[in-house]
Amino acid sequence: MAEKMTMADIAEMAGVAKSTVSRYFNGGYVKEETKAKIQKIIEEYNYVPNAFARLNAKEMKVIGVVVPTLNSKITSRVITSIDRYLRENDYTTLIMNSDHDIDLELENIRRLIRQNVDGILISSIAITKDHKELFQKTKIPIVVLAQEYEEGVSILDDDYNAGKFVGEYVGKMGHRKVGYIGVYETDTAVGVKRRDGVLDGLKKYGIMNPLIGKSDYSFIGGQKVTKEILEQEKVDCIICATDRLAFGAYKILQMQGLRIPEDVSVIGFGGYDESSLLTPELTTLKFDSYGMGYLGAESILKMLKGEAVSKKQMVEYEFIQGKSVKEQN
Amino acid sequence: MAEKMTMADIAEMAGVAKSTVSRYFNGGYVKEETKAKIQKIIEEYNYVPNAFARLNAKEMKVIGVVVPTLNSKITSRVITSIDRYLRENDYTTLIMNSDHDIDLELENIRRLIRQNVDGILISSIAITKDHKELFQKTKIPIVVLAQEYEEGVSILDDDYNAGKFVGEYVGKMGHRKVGYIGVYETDTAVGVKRRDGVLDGLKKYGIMNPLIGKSDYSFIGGQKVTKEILEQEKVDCIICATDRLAFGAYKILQMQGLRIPEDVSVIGFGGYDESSLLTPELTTLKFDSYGMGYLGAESILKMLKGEAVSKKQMVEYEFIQGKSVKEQN
DNA sequence: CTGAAAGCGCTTACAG
DNA sequence: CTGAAAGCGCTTACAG
Repeated sequence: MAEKMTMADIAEMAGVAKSTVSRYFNGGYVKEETKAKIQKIIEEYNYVPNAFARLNAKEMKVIGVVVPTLNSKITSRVITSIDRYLRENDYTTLIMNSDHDIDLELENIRRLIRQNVDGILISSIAITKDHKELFQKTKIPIVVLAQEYEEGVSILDDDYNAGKFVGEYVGKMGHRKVGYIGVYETDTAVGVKRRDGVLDGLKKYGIMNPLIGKSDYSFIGGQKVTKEILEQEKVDCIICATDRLAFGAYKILQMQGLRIPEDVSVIGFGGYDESSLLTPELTTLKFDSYGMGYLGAESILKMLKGEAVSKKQMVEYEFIQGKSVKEQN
Repeated sequence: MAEKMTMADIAEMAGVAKSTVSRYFNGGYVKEETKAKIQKIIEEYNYVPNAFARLNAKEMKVIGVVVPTLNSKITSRVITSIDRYLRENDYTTLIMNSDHDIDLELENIRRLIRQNVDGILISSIAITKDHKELFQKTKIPIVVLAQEYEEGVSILDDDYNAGKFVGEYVGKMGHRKVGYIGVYETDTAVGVKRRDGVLDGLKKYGIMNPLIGKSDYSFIGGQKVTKEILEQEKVDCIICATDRLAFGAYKILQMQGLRIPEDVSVIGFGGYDESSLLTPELTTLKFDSYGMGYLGAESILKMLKGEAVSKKQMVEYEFIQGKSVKEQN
């Protein structure tokens, strides 16, 4: 019974009007004495207002988060961080999973807009014209995660500079024959920016023509391209656009009896937890997924308050030195 | 503009009352002709009703899902599966993360009850009296995942039999001195059932007094207990209640120069993706997390329809043979 | 500082 | 088969 109480019940028990109880929760004027009375009842009954009944409130105190999958380590970190930040600021996080379905993604956005959420954070594989059309039609603040959104606010991994860092590191360690396993160019962030960074970094050390392979994001893909590279040339280092691709490289190198890093160095991007479990531990560049979630949540709340927000915010990366790269000098 | 339409707007454009539009969405009587008119407008404007405005509806068409963390592979699988099943059945999934905080978990449950969701799925580390008290006070159907809930419906990993399988397997492979890294008994499923299964399985092969250590669920915890076990006795096998604990065991064994499985066998529970990346690949028992989510979602919907549901449903497990257990004979 | 009244976007008996 | 009215649990001007 205690669980189905409404604000009206609380008001009655406290001997005040329900508008006063409402004010109590929303920080309006309430005399200390009245506050105390209300608080007592609230606590006695463990009352929590129904956040979804604020149909005509200025603010719903709800932020929608659209994700392409629930089933990835990166997404898990990003939403954990968003949820934490939002909760601390008394907002409810409404997670909508699009399960890799672009139509569902668009519908999820529409739903959130209709539900009158205060803001939307969206992590997507690609921002299409349909997305932009929706975003332009609404007054609700939108923040795009991990993809560039020219017309609005986005939080980005610093793919180019991370790539460059890795390219330079590999060059500095004295490697000469390098293979690169990248992903397709439809993914601008990883397929283009990250690759360009790597190539420019290598160039600084005089490595002009690395072998370049392309793959999807899978473990199997990493294996396939590693095989192709090894058939073409005896490389002394394989750079992988993601750690998962590096896992594939490990598999093939070990199957072919090549030692890491004595025979071939391997380096990845991602900093997955798993990477430190490998033997030898994978050297990798870790992107700050928690930071991305945090910045996204912080930005949307700032926008709500009318504060200025940079249109393009870069998230830090961190070099994780494993034991998979050999000093060749 | 198109995005902020209400049912009243749709009704006006279609030349009907908003109650008719409502009936259209909820499957009430509407003449074919009227239906067609409404449908046309809906499609033209991509209208989606506000699911959270159904304040006095019999059904909200929302199921709450309370999870202890967003940041685990198992949880990711479970909620992916729940979300998929629910979406196919036109329900909205409302995910509430408790971030390993028991008070927040209780408050999340209270919130969901207050928000009048149709049902609640809860995955928790432990079902306390506080939980049961809340569950008993409400009429809302509750399904508990991965923990036994005597007073109601629960979906369970078959912890006892999985444990027994592993205990017998270890015995069958000829091990004599066994260490077991378990978790605390507050977690009845893993801390008690799984452990008891393991011990009974070992017993069948005459292994009566394994060294038993207890840990939290962390990588570090696994390392700590492994060290303790190795200091006490020279074991030939370490059984770990979760794969993560096994990762910790690997770390320590490798640091101490002990070879897996030549010197010490290791076996875990979980079947994480990472486990097959280890060297040697971890032998482990995999629980069907997708199955658990599916069964949970299916059960709650059945309960809503008044259909019978078994109070205790077991999810399958699968033996994943890696290379971390040696035949000692 | 507080209450009565109207309203948010929807659903539901109840007439017709 | 359809509409007018009341209501869900809240919030918000507006008086006082």
